Amino acid sequence: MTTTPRQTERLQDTASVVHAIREAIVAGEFNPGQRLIESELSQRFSASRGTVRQALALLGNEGLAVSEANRGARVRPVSKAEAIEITEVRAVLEGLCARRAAANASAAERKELRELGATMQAAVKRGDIMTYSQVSQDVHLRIRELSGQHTAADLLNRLRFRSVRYQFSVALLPGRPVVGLKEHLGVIKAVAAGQSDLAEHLMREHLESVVEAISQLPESLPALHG
Amino acid sequence: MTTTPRQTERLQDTASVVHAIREAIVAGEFNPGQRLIESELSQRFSASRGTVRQALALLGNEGLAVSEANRGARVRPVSKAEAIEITEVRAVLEGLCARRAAANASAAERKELRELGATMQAAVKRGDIMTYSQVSQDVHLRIRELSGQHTAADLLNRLRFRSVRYQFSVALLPGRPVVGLKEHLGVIKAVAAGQSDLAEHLMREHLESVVEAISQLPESLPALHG
DNA sequence: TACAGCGGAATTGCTAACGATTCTATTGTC
DNA sequence: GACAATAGAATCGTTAGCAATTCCGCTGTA
Repeated sequence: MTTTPRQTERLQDTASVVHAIREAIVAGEFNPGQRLIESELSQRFSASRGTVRQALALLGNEGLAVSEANRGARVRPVSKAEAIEITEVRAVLEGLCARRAAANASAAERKELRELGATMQAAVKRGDIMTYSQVSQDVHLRIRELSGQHTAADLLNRLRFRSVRYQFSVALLPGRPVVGLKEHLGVIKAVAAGQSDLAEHLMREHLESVVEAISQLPESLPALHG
Repeated sequence: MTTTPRQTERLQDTASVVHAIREAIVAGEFNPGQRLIESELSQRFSASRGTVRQALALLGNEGLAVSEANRGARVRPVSKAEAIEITEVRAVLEGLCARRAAANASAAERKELRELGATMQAAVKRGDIMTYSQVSQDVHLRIRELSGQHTAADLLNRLRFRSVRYQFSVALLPGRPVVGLKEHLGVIKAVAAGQSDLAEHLMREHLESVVEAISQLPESLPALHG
């Protein structure tokens, strides 16, 4: 009711509809637990109900929506406990990626990582949390890419959407950027130095510290819209 | 052409069709790279093309099929390199599960695990590889369940289908059951003793030894059918 | 013989429509 | 006034059908 039902441009294929609905969920335009009615989405995205239906099934598979038989689909609410589980999984998977990245990265790529570190450090120094948050995401992404572990990278890309809201809240916690920055710089240093064991260890520790931060969050997050 | 196109009982809902196609792929009834033609599957499973279409999309999402635009779906071939990647991911995820299982399991559950270990041991002793293979799968599954880490357990359940063929080939390698048994017993002992760190470590080592075994397999596996 | 051009068959992507199920608000009964 | 029964609206699950794209074998030319 509070969301703006602006008419989006015509999206023909299923993939586009999946993308559009996912973006809307991640952006908080559809709140957790909110019903996703096929006919409404069909109108909003100017696609047929069949296409929307298929898109919802895919999003269900991805963990962003749930659907009960004959009762339609809803935005899947992610509890704090589940956000912690997701972050624990990220810890071991990103640990694996950090290990591989440390082993694989070229000289140019190591340099690039160090530069991302410097950018983050500068952002925190001047209190620019949004830039810090963005660049730290980039660091994680880049390490995944450098790992060459496509299977792990793919799983991580999917998990990301489920926990974005908690990620965001953590980044806003007072004092968190300073702690996070320190951890990130440690990871970068180890990866850039080719220290596989250390890189994995520090990446795991970093995400376990995020687990700690999440567990200090309130049980339910504030709605982004409405 | 060589596969038996027997008429299966009517499958109404999408989930059943997904299950049926998945089983057929895993059983090797559809070979890697083979085209999955919507109309054929529609006939075979007595479901509408729309339902089959949705099922194929879900299987694509799961990594068992690939589909190119306007060119339909095919059984996704899994290279040896990818099987290794999958097993590396399993190593860290199952390591996490073993850690949690060691921390969580009740007395009855610890006993149950030890009994599974004894069953495995007896099977290997009498050279019953099929039973050993089955029970060892059960051990992995049970540890996942005991972990309480639903997110990791879910990802592992999905990954399983992608690498079954390689898993199977590894189990048939000469001398492999003896090695695998030893590793499994070690994991069980650590989990049953509540030694989290050790349980995770041994589970990772176990699956890294599977990685080694896979890398000694020939590049392409023999077809199971036709 | 090798190969580009072409036309029909096969197959996919999408949409509209129908029947089945679930939800909701009203009515009737105790 | 509380609560079960019921009718109508809303929504879902499935199927059939049409347009667009790709595949495949044929023909003609160098």
